[in-house]
Amino acid sequence: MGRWEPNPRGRLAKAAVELFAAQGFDDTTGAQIAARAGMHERSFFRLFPDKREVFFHAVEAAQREAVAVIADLPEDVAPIDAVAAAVAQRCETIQQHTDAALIRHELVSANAELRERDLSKHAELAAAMAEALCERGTAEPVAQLLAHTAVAVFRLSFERWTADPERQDLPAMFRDGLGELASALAAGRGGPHRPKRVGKRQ
Amino acid sequence: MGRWEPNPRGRLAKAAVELFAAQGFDDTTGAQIAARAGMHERSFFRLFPDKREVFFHAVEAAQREAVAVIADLPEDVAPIDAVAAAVAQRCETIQQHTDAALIRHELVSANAELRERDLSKHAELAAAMAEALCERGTAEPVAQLLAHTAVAVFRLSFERWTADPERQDLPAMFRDGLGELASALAAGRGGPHRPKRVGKRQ
DNA sequence: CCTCCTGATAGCAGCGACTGCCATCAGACT
DNA sequence: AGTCTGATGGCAGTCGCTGCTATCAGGAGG
Repeated sequence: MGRWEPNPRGRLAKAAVELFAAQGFDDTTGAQIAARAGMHERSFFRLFPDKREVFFHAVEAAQREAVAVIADLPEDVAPIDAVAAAVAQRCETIQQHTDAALIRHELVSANAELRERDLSKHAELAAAMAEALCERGTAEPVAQLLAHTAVAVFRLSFERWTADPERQDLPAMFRDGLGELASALAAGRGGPHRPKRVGKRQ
Repeated sequence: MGRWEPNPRGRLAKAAVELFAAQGFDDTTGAQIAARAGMHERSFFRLFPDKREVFFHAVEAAQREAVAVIADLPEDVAPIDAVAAAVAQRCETIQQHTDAALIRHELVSANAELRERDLSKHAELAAAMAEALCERGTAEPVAQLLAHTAVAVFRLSFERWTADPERQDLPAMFRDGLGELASALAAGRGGPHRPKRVGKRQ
């Protein structure tokens, strides 16, 4: 029984998150996850490259969504507005599943391995969005810059949002963060409208 | 012999990087590193929490340096200029040791575990710089925003610099990146000088 | 209905990362 | 010399993860 049942990866991911939430990441073994999903440990490591990865199973779809948002936007939308739209939509999705987001956040911040993988996943998301920007005609350096910056702003907004998710609006916090960042950047040496090259030393 | 010799962490770090460069990260065992530094595997894992960490032994000092740069700057320097100065100095240091930087870069980009730890270390650097900014009176959200953004710009600049380190100037690339980013951010909805709150949805 | 073929799974064996435990040892201190 | 303390060697064991092989479910063909 249990063998050949559909969606093995999904079952494993569900079992894993449940176990992680119940007894922590470290105290959950690969064999336990597999057993709860009705399969052998060996199959678990065939379906997922490592124990951390199963925790982030859902982000694959989220990343595809973000890329799709950028790709579907009209060509005349500025690159910064395109990434902002993609990330803002992710913000809304997260806010619609506040409970799940909080559980995941608690697990991630409690475990160094998950925190590292979380960083890595966000870097991957940024790279994917940058590529999507490039296909809309944005120059590669600017695309990377904007994508990674947007993700950084998102992470900080998310972190602060989790402190009080009920009374704060995540998409708004993200957009405000982008605005604040733009202001703070423009406040550099000589204020806004300075020439592109700012180098002084050397 | 070998026991009680000075600077055991430094010796381990040196031995580790040499072995990693010679035979790769995965094919180097903890026992080999320890043996080359003249000690037991058990001592290696007592001095470093894991095999990845020994590779980043040098960044501790680099991080302290960056924090010191920010702390030592006059109070009237804008926050963005303070982080920029810290990161720019790190750029110069790296450029003065181009060969070592390239070896390290090759190892990091060849191995997923090192890549993850590298991301993690840069996040730590950003957090440390943000804290240094806060102690200079910068508001925490802005400090975090600027620090993480600066680090992101640095990483992208570094990545592109490694493609041709001889004919490019890393500090200049970083500063240009910051400038490009500021322009691209300001190019959003309605151009520069737009009100701080940009929220639309909801 | 039986057979073959293919891809997924079970199950075992084994390596390496990492940890807890305890005996041991160098050097400082008295 | 005696003691005390912190660092080290060394053993045993768990767990993440992998290669290999036998086995199994289901589809294609007879």
